[in-house]
Amino acid sequence: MMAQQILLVEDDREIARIIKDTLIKEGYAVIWATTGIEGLEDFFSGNYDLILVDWMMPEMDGLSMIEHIRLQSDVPIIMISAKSKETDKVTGLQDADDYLAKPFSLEELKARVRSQLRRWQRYNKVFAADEMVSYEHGLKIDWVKERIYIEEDEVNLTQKEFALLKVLAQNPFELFTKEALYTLVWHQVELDQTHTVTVHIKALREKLHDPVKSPNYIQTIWGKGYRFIGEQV
Amino acid sequence: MMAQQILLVEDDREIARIIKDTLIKEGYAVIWATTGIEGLEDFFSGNYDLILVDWMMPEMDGLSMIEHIRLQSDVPIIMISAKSKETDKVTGLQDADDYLAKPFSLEELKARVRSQLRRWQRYNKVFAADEMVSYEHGLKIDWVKERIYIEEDEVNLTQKEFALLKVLAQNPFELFTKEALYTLVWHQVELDQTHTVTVHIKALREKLHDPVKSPNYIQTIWGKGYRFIGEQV
DNA sequence: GGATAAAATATAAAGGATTTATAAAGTTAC
DNA sequence: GTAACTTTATAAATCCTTTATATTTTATCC
Repeated sequence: MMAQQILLVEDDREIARIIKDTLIKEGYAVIWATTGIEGLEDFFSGNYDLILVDWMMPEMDGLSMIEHIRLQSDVPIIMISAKSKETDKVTGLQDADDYLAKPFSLEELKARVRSQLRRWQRYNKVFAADEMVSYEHGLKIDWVKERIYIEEDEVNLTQKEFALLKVLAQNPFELFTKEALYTLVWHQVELDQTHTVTVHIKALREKLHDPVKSPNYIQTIWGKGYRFIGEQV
Repeated sequence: MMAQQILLVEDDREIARIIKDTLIKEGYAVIWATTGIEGLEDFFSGNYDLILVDWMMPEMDGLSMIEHIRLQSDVPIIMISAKSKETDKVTGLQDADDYLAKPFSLEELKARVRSQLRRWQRYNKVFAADEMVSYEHGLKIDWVKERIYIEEDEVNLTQKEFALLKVLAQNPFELFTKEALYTLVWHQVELDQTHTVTVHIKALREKLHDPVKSPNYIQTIWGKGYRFIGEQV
């Protein structure tokens, strides 16, 4: 397995050395830049899994650097700063994913790096492999194989039905208007295709044995849209 | 993976189509409103992660629309405008989170949308981490999922009921006249719609099992209005 | 302070408008 | 030709508003 690459942007030589040593011992590949400008150049010419950046630096501070990166990448960024006020934390977290106030322990550093890398991996994977999700009242969904079961019996969904269920079930409890569902499932700009959605919802409910009145899975929010309310087991 | 919903408020059909098309291809659900009024209605009856709004529009311009929204939500708002003067930008950024001067490239549009959505996710992670608010006497409100519980049992509120409760409960102990409630919930200025408010208050009280005489949640201030008096647990 | 009138709110019920569910007939694509 | 999808038409459900009436509170007068 390729070592994960970390870009460290820190002007203080001493601190940089400590961080670098720590992370290398953890098995990461660490590249060190001393200014924001240099960090940007390194970032765009390399392939990094995580960025550690100091807030206060000469030339270009960490915040501006992050803004630039964020226009083009969602790579995890951890901001390091001597500022520890709550308001600073909020500002820092605008574009960064995590915030580390100086002084910090090396254990905390390692933990946060690990956590962000894990999140990044999860984010990059479309679905977790062999992920079978079970819900109350007998529904099971295998997202990888795209198979649906009700009480152990497989139900065959059509393309649209599956796509609908996917949007809904992967965003549980989130309300979707019919228009939103249409653009998400059909990927088209059409007005007033809401009837199509309604009809597919009905078909889906039927196949899931989901009663309209007291639903286990797809709930109608009157005047607004639909949402998935299945609780995972 | 997370399906994100964007509300586009733009009166120009052509521009709207291009923007909508671009964002749908990026995988967002895009709902198009042609006026500020329509946009407001859509916003308050839907569940949006971002709003793109044109400054200049008939009926209600983008600025006024934003002001209304900001009374009740921190959703990211990007203002689109033909005005490119620095002072306009400052005005536009008063309540909006970002400003896009026409003409803009679609790449820039996508980048700014991405950036704002990321900020929003982060914000929600930090501030809305524990989303369930509990009050004395058994009321629990999940503002994110928009679910209400009384003693563990979910109660289904209608749109107006929920909107009313939201205004009241998110401003505890603040007195609202019926007229104020009407404009906040109905987004219209009508005279003498106070009866409508009264009736909805009654329905809400019933669903919350809140006695009129010795209320736990909604108190009548005779001759003045209503206020929410629930104490958080 | 108590009775009474006036004002405001609470309650109940009906009507209408809107939205969704359902059924069935077309249309498209393989 | 069949299955999936879309469109259309109709039925059913839900919510909002309005209206009417009852009740409660406040104000006023004696």
